[in-house]
Amino acid sequence: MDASNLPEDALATPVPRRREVVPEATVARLPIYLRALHGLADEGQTTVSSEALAEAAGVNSAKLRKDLSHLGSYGTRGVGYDVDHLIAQISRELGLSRRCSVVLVGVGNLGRALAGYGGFASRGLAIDALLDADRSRVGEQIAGLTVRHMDDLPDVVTGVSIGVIATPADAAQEVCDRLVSAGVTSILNFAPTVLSVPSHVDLRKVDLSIELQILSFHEHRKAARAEGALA
Amino acid sequence: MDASNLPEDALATPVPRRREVVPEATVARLPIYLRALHGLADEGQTTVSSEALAEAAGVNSAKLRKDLSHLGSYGTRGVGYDVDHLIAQISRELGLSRRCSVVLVGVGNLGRALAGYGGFASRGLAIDALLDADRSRVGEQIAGLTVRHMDDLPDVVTGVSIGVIATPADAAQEVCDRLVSAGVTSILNFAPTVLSVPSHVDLRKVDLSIELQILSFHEHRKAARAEGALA
DNA sequence: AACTGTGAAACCTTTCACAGCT
DNA sequence: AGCTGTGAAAGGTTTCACAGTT
Repeated sequence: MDASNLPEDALATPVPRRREVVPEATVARLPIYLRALHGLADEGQTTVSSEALAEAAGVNSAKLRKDLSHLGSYGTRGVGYDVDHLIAQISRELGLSRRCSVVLVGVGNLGRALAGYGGFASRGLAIDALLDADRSRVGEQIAGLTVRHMDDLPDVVTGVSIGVIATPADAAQEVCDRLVSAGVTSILNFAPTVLSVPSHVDLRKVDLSIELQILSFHEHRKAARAEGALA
Repeated sequence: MDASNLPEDALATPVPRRREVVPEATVARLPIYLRALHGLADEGQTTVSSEALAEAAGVNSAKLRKDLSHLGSYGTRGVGYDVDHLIAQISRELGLSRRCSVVLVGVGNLGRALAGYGGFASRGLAIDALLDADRSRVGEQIAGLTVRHMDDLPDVVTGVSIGVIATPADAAQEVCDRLVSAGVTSILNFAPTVLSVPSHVDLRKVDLSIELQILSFHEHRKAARAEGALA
């Protein structure tokens, strides 16, 4: 894809280069490990085995070890992982040490829920600004923040920022475009619609009705199997 | 795993057996195709090519065709897919024709947002009952439904049901256990915690803070890369 | 000519099983 | 003895490219 993809350089590499790449599937699990580790730390545990941590995170231990090996993380053979050290490593890898502001657009039911959602605040990331296109909502206080108008977007987005879209579907693409214009390069979309963004922008979506439909599929399949078993 | 896994039966199979299995990755995309198709149908389109539908769904066309081929879906070569027919096929596959009730537990901020979320109602699936453990909330009207007490759970869960957990993390496992006892076999968890369920129960989770942390990782990586480029 | 359906290749993820460290 | 880190195998997913159908 780019120059970083070159074969092993023949010249001497001064630093061991342990930025190995970290597969996406692993990245998606790091936050789960992090939460489990915080739980253990709160209980006063100082070390943990891959077996125990995997259990707490709901994955199998081989997967956990492989995941951690991608961060070049060092556990101690015969002992396990140092809880605090691992928390620090994963947090650094996730970029939770750098301050990273989060802007939420759309303070309807869902936006309100997200603003108040404890899980967000828990570690490192919290919502910093609330915006809405409806002027009658501007000035409202939600979860300790004052709702500002969409037009203030450029003032609000300073430095590295993540945008969260919690508007109705028909407003989502326009909001998305404005976020991108303002310099946001990571967007989390809750609106039930497909958004398009330039390739330098990371886009993730959470779609509540899709999750339900996937479960519906499994229910349906279970029902079909049960009927089959009767025959 | 079980008897359905036997090798090709030597006996004559009366029906062609086109229940091929449908990979998980495909199942997860069917709802997206379905939404895109409804959009096209609303615009009056009667047929659509894999290229156009893929575009609307935000995937590439080879993937779309492969996905649809798993349903044994027949498009017409040289023409494309019949929109209504495809809607019917995908809906059937997802089990959206069977009535399937959805029970939501926890009517805090998030539960309220989910209850009012338009996307749910859109096609086939809608929330049928709201439950909460807090008696002061019982009787409240939300999105046309009356909040009932958690103890009414057995009355509410009739036939095939999907449970949605929108409680605080520390209540989630108990609620989950009660749903399972009541006979629920598919659960969607919004609480930021790892739940354990018996193997016959399907469990999916949506974790808002995890999504943000994944984006944080990508921001972090982009920043690191930009710095590297300066050197 | 246009477009689907699908083997085969490429890629990514998970799991296994054990060498190697403490 | 106990537990991590990791090659190698197995399994799943995406992409390619084209034969086959209308």
